[in-house]
Amino acid sequence: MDFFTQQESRIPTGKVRTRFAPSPTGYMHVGNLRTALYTWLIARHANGTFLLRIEDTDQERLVEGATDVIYNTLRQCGLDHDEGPDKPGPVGPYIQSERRSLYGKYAELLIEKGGAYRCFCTKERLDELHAKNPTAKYDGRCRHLSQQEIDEKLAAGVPYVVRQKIPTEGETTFSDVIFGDITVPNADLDDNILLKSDGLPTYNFANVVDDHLMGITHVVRGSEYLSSAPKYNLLYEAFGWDVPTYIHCSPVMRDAQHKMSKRHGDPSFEDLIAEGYLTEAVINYIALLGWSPGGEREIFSLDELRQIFDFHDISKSPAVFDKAKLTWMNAEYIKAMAPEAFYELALPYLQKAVSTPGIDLRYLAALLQPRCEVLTDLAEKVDFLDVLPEYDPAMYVHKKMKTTPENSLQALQACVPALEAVTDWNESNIHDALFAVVEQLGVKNGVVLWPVRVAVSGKQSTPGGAVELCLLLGKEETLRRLNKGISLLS
RNA sequence: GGCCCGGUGGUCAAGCGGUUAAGACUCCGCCCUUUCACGGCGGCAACACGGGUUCGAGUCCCGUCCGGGUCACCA
Repeated sequence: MDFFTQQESRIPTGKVRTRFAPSPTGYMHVGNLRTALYTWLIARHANGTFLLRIEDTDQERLVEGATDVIYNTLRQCGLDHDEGPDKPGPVGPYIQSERRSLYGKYAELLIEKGGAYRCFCTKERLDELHAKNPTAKYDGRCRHLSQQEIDEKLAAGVPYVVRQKIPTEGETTFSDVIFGDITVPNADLDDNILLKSDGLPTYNFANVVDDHLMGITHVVRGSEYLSSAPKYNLLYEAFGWDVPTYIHCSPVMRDAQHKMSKRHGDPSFEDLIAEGYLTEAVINYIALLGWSPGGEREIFSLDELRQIFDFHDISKSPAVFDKAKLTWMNAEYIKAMAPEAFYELALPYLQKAVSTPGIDLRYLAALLQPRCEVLTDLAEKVDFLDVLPEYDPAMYVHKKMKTTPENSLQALQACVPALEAVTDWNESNIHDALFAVVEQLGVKNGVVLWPVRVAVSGKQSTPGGAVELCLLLGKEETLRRLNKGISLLS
């Protein structure tokens, strides 16, 4: 068995196989993660195989620790892979730099089959050509070198690249699930470099070889590769291989004309997590960015997505990432959590924000849960617990509550003895004491409760009403703050 | 500039020749509530434009405009 038939014999058949093939940049783009999600969903929906391949053929862009970010993100999101650098499978290795010798052999094979040729042009000559006309194709100088010329250069050790030999006539049609059939004249295509002079493949070539050798049935990638897709077909054709199903996805945008980009300060996945978004919410949100199952439901767990996902419903047009909607969805996830789970999630944030001993954080968390959109906005909501902020006495005036500085003062003055008399400081006793004051004064509830809330928190918006806040602060601190309010109003 | 792709409210997004053109987010109003929030109810707001085809077009065709992608020994 020769080398090539040996390689071919390893290719699994019969099942859906997809791959996520990121190049290690050190962070996970939202768009990238969405591609990973869709790719995973396609495989899992069909009970197929999902594999991870690292595309690190650009030696100048290697980033230390970058592959860890990929592993960690996928794991965190629940996008498990069956094969990958860390999970040996039948078609490894799964890191392109370790597949180096493979590409060289396939490049040779392609030359033999007439689909490629060696190009000895120097980088300098190419640069010159490019400077003269930046959008011109390669001029084809090495395309028709005689065998003798080639042998001489080879013998002399002249460095070379391998270029794809595009037919000069005719046209090529390729099919994409999302975009349909696209036909282009071959004359518009360039003889692109397949194998660089360092022996490593370019993205175009590595992709075709790897996807074939790894038995990939559905290729999911960004629409920026759409225009190079016809060249892929030509490559598959030249090799005599079956063309996989293409699924090109439009980009995730920051606004109508810009892609999301780290450079412009747009958040990566890990940034969003650091901002207090839940992994599940982010996954749910990006699944719906450019894909819709139809119907009115919007909240889906990963497993539910897996069941209903159909890649035919991926949209052609780009989608703008809307943080406001993500925030809403995040709040939905928070509200749906078991109280205990939310408590544990919120605890680190609360511990950092509240240092006063004796505050019942479990109780606090329960008050906060329906009011929290993003974990990081917890701190600002509870900052009044440690220290009563300076506040404007005008805050006591609330037109709907019908409060004035005068009746507020009166209310606070009545509340102090009433609360002082409470011996067992619990929710129901505090409630009763406060409502006794309401009755005693013969006013609306708000006329007493609003001033208490302000006095005790210094804020208009708080994680609970007067009763809850008093309970949280404890009797002593409550009375201290009430008296402070009284002196402020006097 | 050449080639390719796209274009339904501010955003996401149903729609697949006949609908009062769904729904969600945002925003606004009302109700509930001790405030805010939650929840409930209601509202504002869209088929880029022009020609065809058709009894009938957001849906099909052509053109225009606008936007994006791509034209590297980057992926």
